[in-house]
Amino acid sequence: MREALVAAAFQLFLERGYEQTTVDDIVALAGVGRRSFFRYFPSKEDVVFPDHERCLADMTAFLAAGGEEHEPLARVCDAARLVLRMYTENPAFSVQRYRLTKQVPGLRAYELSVVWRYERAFAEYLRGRFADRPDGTLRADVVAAAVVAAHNNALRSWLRSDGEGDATEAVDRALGYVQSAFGEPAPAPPAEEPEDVVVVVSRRGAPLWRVVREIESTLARTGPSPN
Amino acid sequence: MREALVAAAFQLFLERGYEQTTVDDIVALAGVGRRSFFRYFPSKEDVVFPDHERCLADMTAFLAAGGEEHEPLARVCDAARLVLRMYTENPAFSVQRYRLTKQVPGLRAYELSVVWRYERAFAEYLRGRFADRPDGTLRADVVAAAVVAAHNNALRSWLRSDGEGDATEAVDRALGYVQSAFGEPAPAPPAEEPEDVVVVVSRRGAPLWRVVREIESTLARTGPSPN
DNA sequence: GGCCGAATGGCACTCAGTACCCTCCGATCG
DNA sequence: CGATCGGAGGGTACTGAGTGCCATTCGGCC
Repeated sequence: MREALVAAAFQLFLERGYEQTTVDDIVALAGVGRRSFFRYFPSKEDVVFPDHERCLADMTAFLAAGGEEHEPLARVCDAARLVLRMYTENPAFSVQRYRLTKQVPGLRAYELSVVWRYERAFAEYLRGRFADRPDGTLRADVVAAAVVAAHNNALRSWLRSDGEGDATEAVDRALGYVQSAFGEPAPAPPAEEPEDVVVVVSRRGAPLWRVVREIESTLARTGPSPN
Repeated sequence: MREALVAAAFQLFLERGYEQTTVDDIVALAGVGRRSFFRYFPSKEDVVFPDHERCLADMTAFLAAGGEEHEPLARVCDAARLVLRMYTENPAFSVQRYRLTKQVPGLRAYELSVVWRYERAFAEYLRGRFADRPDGTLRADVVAAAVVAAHNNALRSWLRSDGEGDATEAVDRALGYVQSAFGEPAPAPPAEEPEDVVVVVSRRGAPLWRVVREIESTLARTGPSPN
């Protein structure tokens, strides 16, 4: 029944457009009563995102299940990959929906509220894990936003290409950037054999970013970057 | 007229709640025709955010006006401070609105779409400035999201405290965190007199974050952190 | 005084969403 | 075997947001 309604809705949305399709049109095509539509979908927008509620529940469960042994940032990145999988499981549907939401302002607004709930789930989890750090809630909010932005950047680029190419790889790249910007990279690098020693000299009082840049260029001169 | 409508709307929203107030109630109290309401505000939600349209225009103008001489990240942070000023110019109004949006889901969704437009403006600007960097659009999107998240974190904490305390200082702290995470800090630190030299030794091949942590602890031992 | 254009008010309409009640159907129990 | 009960679906009427259209009014202008 849910699926019948979703199928009817998308058929009409694609041939007439979202706003030109009324709920009455959908239920007429699906051959069910108008009241039933609102039993399955609280609003007309919901029929466009039929799987996000379940995905959000899965994601919060995933985060709640993870113990202290996981790096917080890596755990959140894995949770984001869960969302990506929902999209890649059904590329054709995802691409259609993307085209729809891109051009209907009302759907874009609705999608924002969905994405916001994912971001809040990330932030809540990170707030818990960062409770002992200074500015824990700030870090949590910023990191959550960065992860969501990176994920969406890669996802949207994949959707724009009609589902061609490797979405997973693109998202990994994007999340890798976030991990390189914030703290420790995900799979705690298995302490490789130290091969060499590099000495970095910096003036005390210089800003940290300059020190880091110096290190990076020194490493680049003397050997492959460990990053 | 706009102000009369806003005043009437907020009076009713505060005494009955947002959803219990109809547009007819508002126009009756303001003594104007129902049709006029929708001439000034495209939707009922818009009356809650009467100044964002102007602020958004100011902000895009501010970003468009900035030349190459500004650090991109610092410029975006300054743009965010522009938004903050809109809130702090009218603390009582901002706090009332915050309480309203916090408990009305429809208003929260609308606020998200407003915030999203700010974030898009940031991202578009940064995409232009990062056009030559590798992964420029990714960096732009992630940095824009981080700036917005940091700004909102500080702003919301100020709003929760009923407008007590220094919002500017809190936002500066939050934006400072973002600037420390991404590239060069804003006001290029005026090359202070080097007083001392510190030598850091690290094994080559160790992950960069470990090197940085080593530097931080070394600096903490030998003198005040430059960060 | 007549004229014009912009701002406003009024009316009627569409459509999303809700409250309430009805029917149908299968299962369970006396 | 028949009565009952509960849940899924259907129907009707209502509220309220948002829109299109037209009448009115008011200010300046010729």
